[in-house]
Amino acid sequence: MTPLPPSFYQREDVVRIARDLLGKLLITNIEGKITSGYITETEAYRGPEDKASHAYQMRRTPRNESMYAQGGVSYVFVCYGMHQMFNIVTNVREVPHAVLVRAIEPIKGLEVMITRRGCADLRQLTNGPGKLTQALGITRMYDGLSLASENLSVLESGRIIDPDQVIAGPRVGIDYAEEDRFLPWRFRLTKTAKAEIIH
DNA sequence: ACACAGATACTCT
DNA sequence: GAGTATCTGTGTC
Repeated sequence: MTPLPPSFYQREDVVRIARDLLGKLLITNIEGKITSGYITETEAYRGPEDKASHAYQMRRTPRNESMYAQGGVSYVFVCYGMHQMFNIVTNVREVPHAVLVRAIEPIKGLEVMITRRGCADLRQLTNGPGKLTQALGITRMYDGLSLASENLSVLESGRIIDPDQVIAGPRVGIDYAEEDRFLPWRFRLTKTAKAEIIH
């Protein structure tokens, strides 16, 4: 399995990319421990014109600087002082689009992930954005890294996702985004699709 | 964001 | 009816 090419990330349509990321394999090799899972839920954030985005109106701070990098690098930020959020930067340099990865189906390194999470319930292991980063060992330290690097990468899984296996809906936790909070930019695999993908 | 609780709704047996 | 899933509301760092 090979890392997704730059051309995948650098397309213009971040919403399309968010949908296309479903079924790809997110894998980390951190502290010598390999963990991975299939991406099952994402949200698109369309930078300058999206009120839910950290980069709304080209807002630029040390925290969100990575959003302005070229597509194919990570953007990791800390939420509520405790949760790490993992995003995939898209589009070209200086266009701050990104996709938040909200959930994965855990595959490799289950024991490691269970230890990191302090939770043995497989259902709850990586079913939220703060949970998957904890399970995979992703922290702010890994902000701004290429997604084809040793520690952190997104691989082509070969899984084909049919349109009828994808549920689109409004994004979560962005009530402050006024009219933009209704945009159907959240994508997740159906229960049956998740069950199939791990086989 | 997460954890938990309560309400509602859908599915499977 | 039991199990699962979604949503809402409260509380917490």
